[in-house]
Formats: sequence, C-alpha cells, structure tokens
Amino acid sequence: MTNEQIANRFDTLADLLEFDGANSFRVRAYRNAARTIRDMGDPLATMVDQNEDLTKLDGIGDDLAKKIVAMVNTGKLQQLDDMLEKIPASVLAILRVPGLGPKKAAVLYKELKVTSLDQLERACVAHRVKELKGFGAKTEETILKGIKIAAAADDRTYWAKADLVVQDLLKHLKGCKSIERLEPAGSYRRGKETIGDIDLLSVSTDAQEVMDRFAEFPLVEETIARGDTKMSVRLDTGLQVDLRVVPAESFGAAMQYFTGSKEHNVRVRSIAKQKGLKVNEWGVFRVADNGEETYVVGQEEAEVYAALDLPWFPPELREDREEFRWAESGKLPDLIVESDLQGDLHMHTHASDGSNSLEEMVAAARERGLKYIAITDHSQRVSMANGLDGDRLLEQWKMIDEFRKTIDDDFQVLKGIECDILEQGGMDLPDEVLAQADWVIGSVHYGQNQSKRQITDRIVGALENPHVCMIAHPTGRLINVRPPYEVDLEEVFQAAIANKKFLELNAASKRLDLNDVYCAAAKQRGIPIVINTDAHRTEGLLQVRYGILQARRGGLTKSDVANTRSWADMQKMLGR
DNA sequence: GCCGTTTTCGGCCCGACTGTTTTCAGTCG
Repeated sequence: MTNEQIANRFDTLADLLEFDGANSFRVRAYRNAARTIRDMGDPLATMVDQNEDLTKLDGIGDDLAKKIVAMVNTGKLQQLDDMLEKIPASVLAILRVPGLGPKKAAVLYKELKVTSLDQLERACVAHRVKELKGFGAKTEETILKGIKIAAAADDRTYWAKADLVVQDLLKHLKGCKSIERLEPAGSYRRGKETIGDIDLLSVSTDAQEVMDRFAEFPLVEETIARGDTKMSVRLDTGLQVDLRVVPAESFGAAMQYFTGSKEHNVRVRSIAKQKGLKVNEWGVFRVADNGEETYVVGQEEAEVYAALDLPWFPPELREDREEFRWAESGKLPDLIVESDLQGDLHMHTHASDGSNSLEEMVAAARERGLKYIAITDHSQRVSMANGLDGDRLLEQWKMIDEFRKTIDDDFQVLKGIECDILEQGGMDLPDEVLAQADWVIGSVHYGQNQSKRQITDRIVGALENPHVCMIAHPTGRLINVRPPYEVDLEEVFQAAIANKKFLELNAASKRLDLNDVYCAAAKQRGIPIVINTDAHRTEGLLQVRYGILQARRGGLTKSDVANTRSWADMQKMLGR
C-alpha cells in the first residue's frame, strides 16, 4: 500500500467523522496525519517492514501508528469500513458544495435522507430544504447553485492558467486610484502546481471603491460575498477570486495570513502564542495579562516573522513541512532562481513533433540568456511524433556539427536525443548510435499501464545503460489528466545514485514531475536534478518559470540543480 | 487523536461574512 493510498484513507475517514459530528480536533488529527504521510519521501510500508517507530513522525501517535501497521499488513482500515457501513460514501460529494459544511450536510442526510448530489438537487427543487430548521430560501438557492459547482470542481486550475487571470486582474484593479499596494497571495504566491482559488490583497483608504472596481472585472459571473474588507467573486470559468482590502499598517500581516498555507499559519500563530503574542491578518499584537492587546508590527511581512524570532520564509516553503526546523537551525535554503540556469537539455524541433527549426530554437535560447542547449527530438518508437531512426538522427547530428561552425562565441549546441525506453525494456536506438550523442535522455511514453515491477525495471535498466544521462519526467503524470505510472521511485533514486545519473524536473506546466515532495527526496539523497522545458516551440522555453517554482517548493538551491553549472562541469558529474 | 523545557489532562489559530436569527451558528480560508 502506497503512502498516497494510506493518506487518502485517513482523509476519507476524517471527512466521514466530521460529517458524523466527531470532535473537530480529532478530525484534524487524521487530516494532519494524512498530510504528513503524503509529504514523506520514504514509503511507510518499508518503515513498517523494518519495524521502525512510526510515532516519531509528526502527528502520528500510538493509535494512528497501529492503524497504519494494520493497513500495510492487511490493506484494511477497520474504522473506515465501520463508518462506511453507517454512512454511504456518496454523501461526501455533498460536502463539496460551497456553503455546505458537515453540520448542514448532516441535517440534510438525517432529515431528508439525502445521500447524493442528485437527491440534493431534487430536494431543493421541491423546496423541501428551506423548510428545515436553520435553512431558508437563500440557503436553498445557494445550494442549488453550488451543486453545479461541486459537480464541475474536479479539476484544479493550473498555475500557468491562474497566472494569466492574475495578471489581468492586477491590470484591471490598478485602474482604481485609491489603491496604494496590490499583491497576489494564496497558493498562487506559493507557486503550487495547481491552485483552488485566487487571493488578492490591497491597501487602500477606500475599500468600497476597490470592491466596485473588482466587481467590474469583465470575467466576474457572480458576487459570492461582499463586506467591509472582504469580497469574493466567481469568474465565468468557475474560478473563485477573493479580494481583501486592508490599511497600510496591516499589509504585511495580511500578506502573511492570506498567503498561507493554512498549516504554516497555524504553526506561526501557535509560536506567537507561546511568546505572549497574537497574530491575525491585522498585525502582531502583544497580549497583556488583563487581555488587553497592543499592536506591535504588521506593515511588512518580514516584520511579522521577525517579531516571532522567525526568518522571512520564501512563500514556496510555507507548507509546514521542513521550514520551521530549517529556521531553527539557521539552515533555510537559498532557493534557486531562474537566472541560475545555464542550460536547457530537453527540447524538440520540427525534425520530430516540434514547431521550430534548430536555428530558431538556438536563437530563442540565446535570447533567454542560456549558455547551452541540447536538441532532443523523439526516437523512432514515437512514430506519432515522427520520431527519428538512427539514420535520421545521425543526419541531424551532422547538421548540428555544421551549425556549430557558424557559432562565433562560446554558446554550445549539444547533440541529444529523447530516446524511448521500450515496453519490453531496453532503449529504442542501438548503443553504437547513442554512443555518438553528447546527451541522451531516457523516457517512458508507451506501456504506462504496466505493473510497478515492469515499469521500474525499464527505468532502472535505462539508468544502467552507460549512454543514458537522465530520465525525463520520471513519473509520467499529467496534472488533471492522468496519474503517475506505477513506479518504485525509491528504486529509481538508488539506481540514479549508483550510476551517477540525473533526474529531470520537467517544467511543462502540466507535467512538473518530479513534484515538490520528490524533488525534496531527491535532494536529500544527493541526486542532481535537471530542470528542462521540454519545449516544442520557441515560446515553450518560457515554461522554465513553472519548473523553477516547483523546484523552490522542493527546497532546491542552485547547487542541487545540475544545469546551473557549465556543460563541462555537468559532464564531470556524469563521470566523463 | 496528538502532544508536553509549565502540563499525561486539557488544550488544540483566528477572524470575516452570511443567513436565520433575536444573539449566534455555520462555513470558509
């Protein structure tokens, strides 16, 4: 059983317990445990096999440790099965309706026997919901609207897509004269690969003017809420945007609060409490014995952290994973930035499925300030993408040799190939061809539904091939499209170490694997990461920023990423 | 259900907004 599966069961159990009216802190304990497990680099199953003490993990006590051991050994979580006897799992869909929490959902279930979104819709249409105690006509209407949102809300928004909306929103709001400061916050600012909603924060002396302007944003479909300082809207895409207007002396505190994550903030506030301070979105306050509160700081985010003896945390690290431990030991990593990258070692041309020529890709890379690139078209197995056979590839490399003669500075164009790792194992091109390359990428494109053993053996086999330098997109997942293939990443990590090979962080906005957690795990094991764009056209090189965000979320520094070095130094790392 | 350099019991972050209510519970982030 994988960490993801164990975490999912705890989360489901938490949802059911909440629905059932359980103590909210108990519910939170299950959710905290699920998060810890999801964030771990090491498989729990291995820890159980080796009889390791699970209670040393954050948020795992005796009880949950026993439950994990039982799950690993039997595949069952008895308590979850018991709850599912009592409450059908379909009621959990009801909890996804905006405005419906566990209390109201429980009333609907108990009073009207509602167990699915369909039944809920029928109950609303028949006006049976507004008759319930604590419900009214407005609530019924909200639920009816919310059902459609819940049904459509399976996909989260790609960061790249949210970025376009954010930029438009900022431009639109800047038309409002009273705005002194305006910044995006939330998961967008933390650079998460997908975001749930957009959070904006502004300083203004006239909140109502800002909100009026906000309401005029052309994509606004409806206003969900509007008060003195806070307004929420839903765009026509279904995406929710929250806007908060605060006074200047609270901007830093509000940024801190609004950026989250929730878990990071819980930790911050509990640290404040131990120091006799209180942190909210309005500032840091000293709490006297008589309960009286005095404002300490709040204008700048760094001041808020400093008041708690904490360093300013880059937003990408604010997940309550390692950041507080790093801060305590003074080892907060100096995260990589885009300008640290010297090369891009994964891109396509019109020789296979790219849209631009070699010359155009080189020109674009130069414009991006890169020092070297590798041309890595697909190999023959990827026939759909017009993949290259040995002859065509050698032809292309001859062309690159010719092109190199025209370069009058130290820019380097490497002869590369994205070579498929075949379904039955082995590489898609003969060794004598690969041996002539500067840079060979091993990729899985076919047979993604194979067993864990098969997939893992294929990738490990590729890492053992002396010509292969790196494995591209090692988990194959496409965000919102398909899950990662079954691969034992720990084995892949060990093979990468043993063979001195690199693993890719593919910057394409729908890939971004390795993800943040796996980046951190690779770093911990000393495996160099290569951040590549996998560009299929010149504009594709711009995607590098998404990869940088993911790398930063994984805590990677300049030295953790191989292509921040010169090509000569990278070759040394490969033992050449 | 977790956790402990005050604690093995009694805490567990904090505030805005809405709707249905007459003073607040529920939801959300």
